[in-house]
Amino acid sequence: MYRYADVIIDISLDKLDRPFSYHIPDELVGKLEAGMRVLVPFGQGNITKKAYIVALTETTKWDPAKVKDIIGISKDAVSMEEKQVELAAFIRRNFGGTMNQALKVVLPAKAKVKKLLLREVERLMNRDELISLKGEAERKHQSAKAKLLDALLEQETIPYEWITGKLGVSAATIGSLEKAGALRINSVTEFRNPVHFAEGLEDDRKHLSDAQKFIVDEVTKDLEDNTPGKYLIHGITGSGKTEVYMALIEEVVKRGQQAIFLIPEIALTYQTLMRFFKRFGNRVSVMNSTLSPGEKYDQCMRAKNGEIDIVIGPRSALFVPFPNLGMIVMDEEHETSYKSESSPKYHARIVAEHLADISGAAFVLGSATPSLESYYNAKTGKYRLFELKERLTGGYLPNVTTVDLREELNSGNKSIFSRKLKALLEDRIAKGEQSMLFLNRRGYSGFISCRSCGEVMKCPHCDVSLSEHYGGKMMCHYCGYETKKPSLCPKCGSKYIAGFKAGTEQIEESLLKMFPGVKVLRMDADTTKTKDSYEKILSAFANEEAQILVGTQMIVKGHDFPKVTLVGVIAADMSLGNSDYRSAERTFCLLTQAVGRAGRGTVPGEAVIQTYQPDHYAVAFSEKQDYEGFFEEELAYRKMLGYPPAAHMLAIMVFGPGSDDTKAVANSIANRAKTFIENEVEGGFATAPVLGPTPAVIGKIKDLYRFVVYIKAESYDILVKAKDSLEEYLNDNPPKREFVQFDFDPINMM
DNA sequence: AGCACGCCGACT
DNA sequence: GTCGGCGTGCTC
Repeated sequence: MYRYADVIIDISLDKLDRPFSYHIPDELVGKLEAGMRVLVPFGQGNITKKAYIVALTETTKWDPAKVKDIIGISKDAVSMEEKQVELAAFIRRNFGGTMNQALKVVLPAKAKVKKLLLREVERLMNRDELISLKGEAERKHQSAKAKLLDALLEQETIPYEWITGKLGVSAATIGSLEKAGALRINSVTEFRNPVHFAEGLEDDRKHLSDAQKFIVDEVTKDLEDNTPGKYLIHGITGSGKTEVYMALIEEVVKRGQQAIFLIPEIALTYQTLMRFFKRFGNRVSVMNSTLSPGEKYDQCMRAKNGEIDIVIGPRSALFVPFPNLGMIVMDEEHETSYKSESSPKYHARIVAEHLADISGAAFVLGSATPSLESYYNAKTGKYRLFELKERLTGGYLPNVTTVDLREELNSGNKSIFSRKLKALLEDRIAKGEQSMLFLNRRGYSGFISCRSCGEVMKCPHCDVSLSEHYGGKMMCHYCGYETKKPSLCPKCGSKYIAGFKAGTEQIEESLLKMFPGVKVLRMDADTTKTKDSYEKILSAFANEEAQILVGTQMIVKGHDFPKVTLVGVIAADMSLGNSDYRSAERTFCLLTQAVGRAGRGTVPGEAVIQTYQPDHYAVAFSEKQDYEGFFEEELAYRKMLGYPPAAHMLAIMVFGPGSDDTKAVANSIANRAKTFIENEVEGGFATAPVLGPTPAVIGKIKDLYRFVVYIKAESYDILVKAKDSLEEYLNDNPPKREFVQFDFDPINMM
C-alpha cells in the first residue's frame, strides 16, 4: 500500500522543479494517483501550496519525522494546467517513464518561464525624493538599497532580472523599497509572434468539390449537434485534403473554439503556413523545434490569452494550451515522425485522441495511405471514414509499370537501371521534362536476398528477414534465431546471393556516365546537413535547374513539381527486407507516395518500380494504387502473426555498457515478465507471449549494448499492467550497473 | 518564491 | 549589547 507521495510544488519555478516527499494520511490512502493535484504544507512557514503527484511510493528515503502530511486533494476548477498534467499522466501511464519526463514533454518551455514573465521595476518617486532616500540609505550603510536607488535615478524602468542578476540586489531589498513607495513591480507580457507576413493578403480560397463539400457538411452537422466525432479522410495525393482541413477549422473557429493542425516533422512548408495565414490572418501561429524556448512559451501564452485560434506544428503543437479546443487535425497521419524517438516514446496520434476526448474536441485524421491502425479503426466503426478519390487539379494518376530486376540480370543487364527506366529517362531528357529517382533506403543492417530469384532469407519463427552479421552469420532480431549465411540460394541454387547495396551517390554517378552533361540534383542525409539545404534543393529543382532529382524518402514529400512526368523507384525491395513487421506497410506507403509525385501538372505521368519481388503484395498493390486491397492482405498477415493492430506489443529496451551485463539484466526482466504473465494473466504465456531478450536491430549505439524484450498480447490492458509491474520491480531492484537504462515502447497501442 | 538564520555595522 | 537590514540557503 502506498504511504508516501512524491510531488512537484510549482512547475514554473526551476528551483523547485524536483520531487518532495509527503506522507499520505489515512483518509487519503488509496485515493491518490500520479498526476493528481493536492494541497501540501511547504517551507518553514508551512504555507499551503498546490502540488502535482509525480509518483506514489511505499517507503521514503527521508527522515519520517520530517515528512509532512498531505492536506487534501485540490478541488479547484479544471485549469489549463491541470489538462496539461492530465495529458502528462496519460503519457506516463501508456508509454512509461517518470512523471517528470512526461511533464517536460507537455510543458514545452518550462525552463524559460521565469525569464519570460519579463518583470520590470518602475520608479514611482521624483528625483529629489529618490536622492534623499538614497542619502538616508547611505547614512545607514544600506549599500544594496543605495545601489538600486542609483540605478533608478538613471532609468525610469529597470528589468527585474537585471537588478537581481547584474546589480546583485536581492528580492528582499526590492521589496522594502516597494513598501516605502519608491518603486512598483510590473509584469510586462508582450509575446513574440513568429509568423511574419504582410497584412491584407488575398485568400486564395478554392471552390470545394462535391466530395470535399460532403465531408465538411457532415462534420459540421456533428459540430452543430455538439457531438464532435472522429474521422479518417482517405484521400489520394492531390485530392485537396488541405482545403478540407481549412474549411473544417474555419467552422470550429466560427464557433469561438480553437484548433490544432498537426503535421509531420519536416512537412511544414512555407506554402502551407502561407495558405493558413491568408485565410486566418494573425490568428494562426506555429510551433516547432526551430522556435526558441522563449518563442514557444510565448505561443502558449498567446493561446491561453485567446490571441490565437489555430496552431500549426509537429507533435509538440499538441501541448499548446487552448482554453476551448474544438478540433485536432492530423495530416499525413501514417507518418512515423509522429512517434517520439526519445523517452517517453509517445505516439502523437494516441495522445491527440485522448486530448480530443478530454476536451470534447473533434478528431480528424487524413492520409493518402492511412496507417493500418487508423484504417482498422475506421473499418471497425471507431472512426468515420471519408474517401476522396479524384485529383482536383486536372492532373492524372500516373501509369505504373513494375520491372522485374531478376529478368534484367538474366538477360545480362547488371546495371542498377532497367532497360525500361533507362529508355524513359532518355525520352524525358530529350523532351525537356523532369524525372525523380527514388532510392528507398532505410534500415540499418542490410537484408540478404538472391539476385537471381529474389528469395529473401527469412527467420523460420518470425517471418521477418534475417540481417547480415559479421562472420558470415544471419540473425533474426525478434527472437534471436541465428544461422550461417548460405553460399548458394536455398531456392534456386544461384551463387548471386548478397546484401543489396546502392547509394544515392552511386546512382548520381551512373546517371552522369550514362547521360553526359545532364544536370542532376541529389538529396539525402549528406546533402541536407545544413539548415536550408532541403528547401534550396527542392526550389532549385522546381526552377528546373536540373532534369533529374535523386534522393531518399525525403523527396516524396512536400513540393509539387508540375514538370515531373517520370518517377523511378530504384529498388522497391529495400524497405521490404527490413527486419520489422511493418516493412510491407512502409514499402507500400513509400511506393504509393513516390508514384503519386508523377503527373501533377497537365501532362500525364509515368512511374517505374524496379523490384526483385514483383509478386510481393506491397509492390503489386501499389502498382495498381489499390490501398483497400493492400489493407486486407496486410491485416490478414498481422492477424495471423499477432502483430498490431490485431494485437498489441510492448518493447522493453535495455541498454548499458558491457554486452554480458546488459544481457543479464535483460534476461532478468524477461524472466520477471514471464513470471508476471504466468501468475497474473489468465491463459498465461499463450495469451501474452514474452519474446527475447534478443539484440536490438541496432545492437550497439555509442558503445551501449542494446537488448529487447517483446511482450505480445491481444489485450492492451495486459501490457499496461505488465509495464507497471516491471517498473515497480525495477524501482525495488535497481540493476547494479548504473548505466543500464530502460525504455518502454508500446508499439501501436490504440 | 518566501522564510529563517547568521553576519555586520549603527546606535542607546 | 542589541537592533535592523541584507545575503544565503533550504524547503519533504
